[in-house]
Amino acid sequence: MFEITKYADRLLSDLDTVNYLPKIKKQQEEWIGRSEGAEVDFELHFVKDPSANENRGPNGEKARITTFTTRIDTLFGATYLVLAPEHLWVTLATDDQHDLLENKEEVKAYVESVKVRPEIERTAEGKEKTGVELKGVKAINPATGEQIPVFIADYVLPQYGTGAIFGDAHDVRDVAFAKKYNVPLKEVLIPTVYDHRNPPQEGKENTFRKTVLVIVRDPETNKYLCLKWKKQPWTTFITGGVEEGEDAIEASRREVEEETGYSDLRLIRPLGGMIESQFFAAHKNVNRRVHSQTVFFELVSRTQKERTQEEQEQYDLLWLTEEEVVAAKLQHGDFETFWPRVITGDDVFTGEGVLIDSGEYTGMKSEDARSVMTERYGRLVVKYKLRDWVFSRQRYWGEPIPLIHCEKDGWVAVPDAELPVRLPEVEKYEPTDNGESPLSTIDSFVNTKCPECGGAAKRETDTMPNWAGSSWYFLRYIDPKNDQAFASKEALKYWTPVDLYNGGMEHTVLHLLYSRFWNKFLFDRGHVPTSEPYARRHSHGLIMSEDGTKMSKSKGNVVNPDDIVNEFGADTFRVNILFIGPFEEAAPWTTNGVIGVRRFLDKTVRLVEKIAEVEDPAVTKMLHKTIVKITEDIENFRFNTAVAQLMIFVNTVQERGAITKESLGTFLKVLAPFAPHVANELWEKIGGEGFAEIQPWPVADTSILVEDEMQIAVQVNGKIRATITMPVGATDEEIVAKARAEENVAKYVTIEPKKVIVVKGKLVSFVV
RNA sequence: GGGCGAGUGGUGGAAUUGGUAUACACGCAUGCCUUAGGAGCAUGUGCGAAAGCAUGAGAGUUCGAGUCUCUCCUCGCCCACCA
Repeated sequence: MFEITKYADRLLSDLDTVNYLPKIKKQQEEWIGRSEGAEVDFELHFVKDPSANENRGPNGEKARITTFTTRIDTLFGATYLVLAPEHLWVTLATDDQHDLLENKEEVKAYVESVKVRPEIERTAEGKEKTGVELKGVKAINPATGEQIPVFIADYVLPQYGTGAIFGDAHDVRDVAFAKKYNVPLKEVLIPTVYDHRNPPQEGKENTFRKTVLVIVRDPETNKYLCLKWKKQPWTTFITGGVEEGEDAIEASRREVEEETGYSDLRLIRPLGGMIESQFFAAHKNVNRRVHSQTVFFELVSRTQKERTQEEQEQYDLLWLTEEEVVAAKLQHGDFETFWPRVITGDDVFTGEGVLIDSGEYTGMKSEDARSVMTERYGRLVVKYKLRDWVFSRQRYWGEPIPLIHCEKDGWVAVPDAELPVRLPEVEKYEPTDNGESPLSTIDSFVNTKCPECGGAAKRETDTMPNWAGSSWYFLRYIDPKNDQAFASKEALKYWTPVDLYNGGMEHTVLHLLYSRFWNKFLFDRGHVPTSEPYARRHSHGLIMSEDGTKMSKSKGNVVNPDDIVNEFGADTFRVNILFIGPFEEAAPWTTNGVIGVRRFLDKTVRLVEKIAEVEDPAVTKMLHKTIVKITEDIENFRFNTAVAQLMIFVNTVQERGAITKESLGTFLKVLAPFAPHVANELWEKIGGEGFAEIQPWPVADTSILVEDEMQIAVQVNGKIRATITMPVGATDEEIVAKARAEENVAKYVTIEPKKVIVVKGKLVSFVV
């Protein structure tokens, strides 16, 4: 096991010092998965065996379970505790020494059932949550002092946090579990809405009301009951205050009957918890803070009592469809919060809001509550998703781990002089049936002498994973023949860090992380000069199969490059891959373009027939333009447009009919990285020395590229009406005058324009 | 469920900071040269008769939007009961 978690902080913070693609950085960050949270202790209370309550720790503390949470602000709503089935406390409580549980056998059976299930199944999404209550023991909520039940459930993972959580009403998983096992839930957090259209005003009285907001749906028409106000320009749902001694459901029924006359309603359910809104109530001239409960009903019968005169004067009833409700922009500041609950039925609130029912913290914002409650009830801790690295493998294929086990001296490292430990020659290297390494059956390998005492000892037979070599092979490549060290200090200093590491996205998480860790370890021990192994990390897209799916041998939809190489040549294949699309994006393989690339290379080969003493200045100019473009494109991984530019150059030469030998040579140097065979073939033909690709990279003469004319687009009210050509030195006035003189422009600009915009060298825009 | 990315001609795709959308290539059409053509060369090719209209849909900002903002749709990749 490698303690990579000890490097978690550095692996995260050092990302600031390297140039990785943002998405690669993000993946590293997420894999390391730092989260700040709190550990909270829950004391246990033993019901079955009260004597256990007297067992105190060395400092007089009671038995307790430590939970991890990032939302300590919901602590007052912790109505149960859940431990991972593998939690140490559970293991102890179910062993033969203890008799604390009323349902020990049931618990043991559940723990067993979880063990035999593969992890893939356990973590599958949408899986029904399972668990068992630990009967005979209660936990004490440190905030409320209440006794709460304790469960074990497989949705709590043993390796994350402390392997124990408290369950509350503000986590979808907890709510799903609590509903299934009939654990009561308690809302302690509500969303808060600040009405920006009618914000609370300075100096007005602040008032508080509990209200209901009632949504009534007619199941036959799927329409919702709304009120269209007569004296105000708005439409609302039915709302009203909750009176003394009334609950939200009763208040809702009363309001609906009063305001609309409907009374035959079927309750669907209250939608989520309350919502706090703050606004200025103009009609009462007070600031309002409202806790509103949304309640959802279905209309059973359309029988309607007559509404009072007063009600009829205030508003008309209106039935609106879902689309119409959204379009009507109802006069509710919290519409965005409660309406999704109607539509999706998803009403567990997990966001940031205001605490309710939380003792002295009631009314506090959740963010603020977290820091003060952590101080009072818990300890601030940082957790990582990153786990330690299980490094040993039970197979033949891998570097042997150079350790020897001696009965007397324990684990002893193989002395440096005997390194490396080599794999023995074997006929069979398949895994054994008993799960042990295949090496364990080879006595000549296993049996050895203890380097300490010289007595009989056994070698470690596990081997290293493939990641071992891939984490640092590039360091050896620097100085492969060195027999004193894996590479000399000088060579390391010269070559590292690696300037650019390009690879597929499949290696951006594990391999990148492992090799960074490995390098940091070597750095700490003084073996490499830099803490980070790679200065820059880029990635390429995948070439997909023609049907757009990933190529795989098992699917048989692979394209064999050899076929293309045989038919069209290696250069064609190479250039085509670059030309197919942006380097970073996945693209389906297609042979459609191959012929085009082949034609381009054929034309390129024929360029030698066009060698002449003089060439058209257009060719010279295009050559230098090409050098600039290719140089930039390579720098930015835009190989597809680089290839396009190569084609443009060849087309230009063909069009103009002649090229000097010197220009062709220059072109071959920029062609060489893309089509090395063709480039070198021609390079030799024109008498070039050595290889084209090792010549100094050409430098463009930018003075040739300066234009003496400019093309200027002329817009009138944003529409292109003409293009004019002007000498580069032309003033704005000259350009505008020429533009206005254009027939097609004059047609639209008949009066003096309101505004004229001139963009240097690009366009003129008239606004009329 | 979360994260990231992408939607532009018949097709793959260009368009550096908001400034002439469709570069380059495939395909297609017509012609030339050919005994022949999966060769070569030339010309044309977003839609529309035209005014005009077009970058997944809809809104917004702007003199001007493929590019910026918001809402939504579709597809791809990665991660996923991480408290």
